Amino acid sequence: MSTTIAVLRGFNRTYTQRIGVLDESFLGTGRALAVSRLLFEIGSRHHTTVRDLREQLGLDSGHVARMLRSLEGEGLVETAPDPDDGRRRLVRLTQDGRKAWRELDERSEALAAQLVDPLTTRQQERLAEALATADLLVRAATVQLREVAPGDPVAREATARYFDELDERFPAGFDPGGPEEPQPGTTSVVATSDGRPVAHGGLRPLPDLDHVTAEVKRMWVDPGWRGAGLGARMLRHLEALARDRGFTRVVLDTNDSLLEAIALYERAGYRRIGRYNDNPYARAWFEKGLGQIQTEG
Amino acid sequence: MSTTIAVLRGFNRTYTQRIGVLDESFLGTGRALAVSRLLFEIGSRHHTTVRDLREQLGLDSGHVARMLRSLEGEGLVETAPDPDDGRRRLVRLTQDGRKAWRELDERSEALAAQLVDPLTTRQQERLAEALATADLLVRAATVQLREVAPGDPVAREATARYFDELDERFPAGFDPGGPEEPQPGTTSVVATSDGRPVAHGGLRPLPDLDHVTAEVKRMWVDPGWRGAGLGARMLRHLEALARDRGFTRVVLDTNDSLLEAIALYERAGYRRIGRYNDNPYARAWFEKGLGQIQTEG
DNA sequence: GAGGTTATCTGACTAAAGTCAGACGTTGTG
DNA sequence: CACAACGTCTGACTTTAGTCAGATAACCTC
Repeated sequence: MSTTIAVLRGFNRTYTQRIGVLDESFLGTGRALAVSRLLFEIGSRHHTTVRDLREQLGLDSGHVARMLRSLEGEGLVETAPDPDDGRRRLVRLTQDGRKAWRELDERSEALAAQLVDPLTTRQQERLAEALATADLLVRAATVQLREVAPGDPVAREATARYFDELDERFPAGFDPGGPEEPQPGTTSVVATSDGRPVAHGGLRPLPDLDHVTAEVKRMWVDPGWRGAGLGARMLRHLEALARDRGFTRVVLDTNDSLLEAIALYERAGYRRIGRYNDNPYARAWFEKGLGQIQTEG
Repeated sequence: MSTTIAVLRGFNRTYTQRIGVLDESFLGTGRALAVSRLLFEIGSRHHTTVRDLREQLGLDSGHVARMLRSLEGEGLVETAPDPDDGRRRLVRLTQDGRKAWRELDERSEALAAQLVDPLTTRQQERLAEALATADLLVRAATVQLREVAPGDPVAREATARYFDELDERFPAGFDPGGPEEPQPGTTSVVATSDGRPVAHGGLRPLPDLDHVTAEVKRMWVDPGWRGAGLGARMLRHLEALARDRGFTRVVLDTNDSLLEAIALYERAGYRRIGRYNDNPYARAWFEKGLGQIQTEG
């Protein structure tokens, strides 16, 4: 849709002219803009390292170090070596820093309030709805899918959240059965945003079988990120991966209480088949041939 | 709605991290970011003056002058005195400048395309719709209403567009009857965006009457700006103005083919009354008492 | 046509942002 | 335990951005 691009660019213009000034809440505090931004970022996280900040804000390491010295000089932040890794330094706000952060937060809040003030309640609701939709879609569009080692901490976090959700949703609960033991040949694909997993999918050769069938495991999308096609994207990604590895067929199992998942599989061209494993939690089984070529960026 | 503010601020965060990079299309051209922005702005307008650019981009006059010298040095822009006012200088792109502008435009387009690429067509449509809504509401929220002298060029442009629209919409056309002659006591309120009128409303004492009734005239909202409450805002503004001047009642006339206008007046608390003037184009007459206090920012 | 205003420009700055090389200690690997 | 890789820091820059005080010419008003 080329019109989407035009609308996006048009909005970009409106945004920089009218909402971009929200950043001005960081001005006039006697600190440089970049320093204020850094302060705000530190306060917006529980605890963070210099590296995280550098990455998040896309700044040079020397630049960040200098700004941190400046904030330390003001008595707003303090740093300490990370006990887990002595190379890293943890950064956090002091009491005064928290106060300065709150001031920034309030300024920003006030500016935002002023911006929407001329609108009626009804219009504000429409605006909030539109922005929430745009927010979700833009975040989903810019998320990167990447393969990680089976024992990767991000993958662990994702599967832990997946199991928690199953436990909540299954009428009789869910027990993964013993601690995680990465199975050989398994691949984990995660989508991360700001370092935290927002979607996960696993792929492994279906054991004791024909070498042409792969199984999709542990498909999960963070509840806050649903409705933006992340599940479908993950599925396409896994299928492409399976195809690259010479598989010609994908199967998966699921539970009938996971309605969205079933709808997703059906939309993606999966067909119901009979039970192919002895997974006690499975109630539905699907397959899809990997004949035709599909694309996934 | 405090949630609107939260959503707006959340979106702001997503935006600066993910869409803000659209500006990076201005980087890596061997020119400073601000210079590229200026070049892009010049090329986005038909012809423009130094003053317009300064105002649009919110820059210091010395800064702009220097950047223009730099662009002239590259052979990308040329300036000439404005024949209408020798103090001003017109700025426009040269052949080479147009080429450089096109390059920037293409980079920006490509970045935007890349951003939305992971989304399905359906999701892109949802995104475009959400952004278009947000765009309209944000623009409407940040537009300023201001009183102008009756002969002001902006007011003239607005009424000219209003008359054109009436001429188009009335089955038998519309003839304003002779050239504009500003009537004594008339006030014009305009909403402008980037210097062009997007809404207009007039107010005058109702002639030969009681000195307590004001008449709203020439209510008009640019078609591209409808649906964001600008009409209602204008009406509230005019009512506040009338109240300030001691009027206790407002009347207005309209034509029954202007359905949105009639709906607007009814929503705003206007009641139909009998004909109070001999306007040949009027088919409906309304009044509203200015008893209770309402607010308009 | 005198006097104030407006638009643009130059010179002379300061502050902020960003870059790069290298030092130093910590950690993971073979 | 040697060695490469990593995370952070300092020093020594360069580039950009932005500011302010005039100078100059054109315009507007009375």
